[in-house]
Amino acid sequence: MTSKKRARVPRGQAQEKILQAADELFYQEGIHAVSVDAIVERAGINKMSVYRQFSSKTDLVIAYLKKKQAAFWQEWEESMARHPDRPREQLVQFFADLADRASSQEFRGCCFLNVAVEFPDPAHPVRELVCAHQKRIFDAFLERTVALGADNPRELAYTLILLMKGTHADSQTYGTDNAAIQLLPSIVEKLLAAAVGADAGADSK
Amino acid sequence: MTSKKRARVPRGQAQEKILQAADELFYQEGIHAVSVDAIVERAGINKMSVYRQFSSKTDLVIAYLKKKQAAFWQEWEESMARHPDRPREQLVQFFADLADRASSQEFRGCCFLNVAVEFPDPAHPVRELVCAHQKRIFDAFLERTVALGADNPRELAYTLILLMKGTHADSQTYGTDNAAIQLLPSIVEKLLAAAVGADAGADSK
DNA sequence: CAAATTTGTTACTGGTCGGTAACAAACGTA
DNA sequence: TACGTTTGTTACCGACCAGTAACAAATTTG
Repeated sequence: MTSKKRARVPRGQAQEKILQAADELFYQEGIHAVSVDAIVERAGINKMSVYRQFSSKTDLVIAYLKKKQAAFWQEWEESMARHPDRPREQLVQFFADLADRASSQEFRGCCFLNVAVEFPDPAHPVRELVCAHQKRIFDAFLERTVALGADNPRELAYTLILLMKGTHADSQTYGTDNAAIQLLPSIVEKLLAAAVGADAGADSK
Repeated sequence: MTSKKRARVPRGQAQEKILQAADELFYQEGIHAVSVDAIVERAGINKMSVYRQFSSKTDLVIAYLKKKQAAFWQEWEESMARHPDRPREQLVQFFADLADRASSQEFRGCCFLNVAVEFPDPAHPVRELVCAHQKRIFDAFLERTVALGADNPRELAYTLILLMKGTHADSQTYGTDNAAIQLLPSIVEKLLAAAVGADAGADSK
């Protein structure tokens, strides 16, 4: 029935379609579990078109991660933009948005962590990209906790990152029972409130 | 040199050796990345001995997870046993021990989360085992936060779980730079201090 | 020692995967 | 129209993988 002969994808649209298919499949199924052929089928293009644009599957994975990286920073900026120059509201907003996303049925956690799990070799290029991304995230959090005026901005930033990653992980290991995730904004709110202007000399034993 | 002919493993020791090799390889490299042949080689036994004791690779994965499950509860009990009937010290101790383990070079995060990442199908038996385990962990935390007398034991238990999972995840996405992990006990200490006897009516807006 | 059980060895199957070669068809450009 | 470029098609390669069959050797049990 499906006469899929010679229905050619014009110009440079192949790359876009490949990346879209790779995004969906890699994120939902994992890297090792998704073959290049599966991506080819989903993208509705040809296998050779993949290897004409990407030198290898690893290359495609890296392109996928870069796309996800851009998506993350867009989400970050959107959360920030809703409360300009209000670090506290910005951070709470980010976690509220995260809780919403994590409640979705398609949510499969943090794609960077997932990739790191599948590529244990620290020297692997994919792994290096993930590490660099994590460092940038820490810096972004730190910049906000400094702006917030936290007593210990580094510790607070690290705590927030743990909560974020914990949420990513939790959404995968639990099934449909994700009711607890909605506690997240409240948790962050209390944490931020306690982190500024409180016991400033708690560091010294 | 290695004349490895006819060096037979006696009695029921095969199972033990297989599980030991599977533990090391599955945890370090991941499930999909480790072939049955690799386990066979590492265990120094024969491939047929694997399939005589485990009906399939999935069966072996489940046995691996059950072993890890037992190991987790042993670590949990050990942390608890150091401060009997002192929930606060017990929880801090657990996170201090976690921080130590997570600082190790061989640490590769939470094996349950790692497996969940590699098996996205929620109906997969491996996945169900992971979910059941997570629920039991939550109950264990909850029991301790109740004993602690926390104002909101469920929220506190959930926060602690996020911190634990976040630590698991963080240790994988960062490289050797895991200095921040040592902040964990201090973070938990402050969290516990703030969670008991504080603003009890904070829930109502 | 003899029989039964357990393990090791070798060889194999059917399948999947990443990647490539060669050629045909469609498109853009002139 | 004619040419170069890009895509699709088919077929294939070598490697790897999960799992099995048949037989030989070692160990236990009697």
